[in-house]
Amino acid sequence: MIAPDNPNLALKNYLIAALHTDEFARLEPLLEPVSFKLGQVLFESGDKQEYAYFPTTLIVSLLYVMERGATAEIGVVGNDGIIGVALFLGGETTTSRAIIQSAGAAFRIKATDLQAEFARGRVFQKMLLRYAQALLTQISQTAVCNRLHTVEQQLCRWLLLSHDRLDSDKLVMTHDLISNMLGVRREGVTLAAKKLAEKKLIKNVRGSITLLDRQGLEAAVCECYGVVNTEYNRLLSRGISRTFR
Amino acid sequence: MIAPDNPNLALKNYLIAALHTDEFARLEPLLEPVSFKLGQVLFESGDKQEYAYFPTTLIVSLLYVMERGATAEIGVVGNDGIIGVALFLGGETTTSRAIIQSAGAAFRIKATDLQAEFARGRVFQKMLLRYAQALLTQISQTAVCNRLHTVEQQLCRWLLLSHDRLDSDKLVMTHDLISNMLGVRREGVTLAAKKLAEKKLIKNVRGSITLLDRQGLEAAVCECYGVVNTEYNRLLSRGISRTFR
DNA sequence: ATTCGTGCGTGTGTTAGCGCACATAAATAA
DNA sequence: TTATTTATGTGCGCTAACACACGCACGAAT
Repeated sequence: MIAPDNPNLALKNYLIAALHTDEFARLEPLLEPVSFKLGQVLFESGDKQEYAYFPTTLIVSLLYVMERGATAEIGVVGNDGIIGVALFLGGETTTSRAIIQSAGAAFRIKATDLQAEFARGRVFQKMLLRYAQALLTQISQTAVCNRLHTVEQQLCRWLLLSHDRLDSDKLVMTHDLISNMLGVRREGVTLAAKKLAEKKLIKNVRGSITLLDRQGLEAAVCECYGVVNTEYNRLLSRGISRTFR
Repeated sequence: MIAPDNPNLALKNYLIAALHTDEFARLEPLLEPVSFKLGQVLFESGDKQEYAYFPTTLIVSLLYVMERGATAEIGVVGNDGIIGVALFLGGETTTSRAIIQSAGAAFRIKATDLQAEFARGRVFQKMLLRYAQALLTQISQTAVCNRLHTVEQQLCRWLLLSHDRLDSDKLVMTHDLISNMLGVRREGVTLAAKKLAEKKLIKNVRGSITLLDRQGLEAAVCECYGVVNTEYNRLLSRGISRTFR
């Protein structure tokens, strides 16, 4: 059994795992294990980001919060990526909130340490930049999906994106929380979830959704999911989907 | 009068203008003046991008095209930016089409030349990375706006974003083309444009829309426009809006 | 065992935007 | 001038999603 603070756990994060040996050796002592609960906020819109996070088991939602309080998710990050692209893109802050969508663990690194290693170039820089493009693609597709697809399709997409970043088939998540992510009404999520449950694709129980038929979901989802998935695989040269890899 | 192929015209592009003297001296001979008409395609989704483009007077729309042919704009680029972020982010291609939204001129640079100068670091790299974040913010806000706002609000946003990148108050653009950008019906644009015209904010004539009251439009637009604008100013340290700078 | 908070199901009425179908009008070509 | 294309205005029925309002059920706490 690996100790819970063993830095080799960091290899569960694909960006870390892709590093060259010398890069990993240099970064390893700078990585600090952290864990978060559902709903915790890593940083708010406009916050100076002191740390970047490499998720291993947790999932983070990048959420935009309107002046009136309405919210909409613009992207989701798990062990496929990093929270804090603004740190190496140069902006230091973003207009979105980073909030824990699924409890779990990550490794954090000081902003200055991240920037120093990024400046060395090499694989680390390359992977971070490619990840930035992957995220850009995901956000673009979110924009398109918001415009053109139904709540049911978007729920499928959201469930699959989350599932890809989890070890479990059970997503601990209320309809209300999902509605905040999708930027729709809670009733809309309930209705869409009910339809998916009737098709035996998921099981709805109080406080969680369990995926029963991944293939069925992939058949029901809009093309947006596949486009993002394919692009992640292309850009990051590995699979995040159990079926697409 | 500056000759039309005078590379100093390139300084009309804010990214070029921000370079240090030695960087500009190195880039200048690599920049080639080009001009495009409305509707021309710089590259399709998935195309290997041979050139990056620094617009001076033209505007480019980044458009996603669905399998069924429906389209939605994910972002707009003018003399504030560069077409081809995938070249320095490392992906080489993107999932969107780059199409001329307003005819005009630009300077292009070979992909390999761009990458070589990017690799040198310094101001060029810094500006490109910051621009990537600005674009990311714009796309994020497009996603949010698509989810939460009305066609009329989005049309305001779109008109202002276009106007910011033009010298003229007249946008040569049919309702049909705008509808492709916004991902809505042509009739929806006609209706929204009519409402704005009734409020004396714009003038609708066949084939073009003229902005009559910019302040009025800024009062009518959703917060999305201001958020993007403020972030562009912050990240790129200069104004693109006539009112916000 | 009862109470209470939270999560979910459901109904009613409203509205924004869609698809379709034309009518009109302005530009362009013949 | 006349004909033809292209852009815009408008009407009608339809649907997805909205806002609001409950009722119910599960589960934890007393």
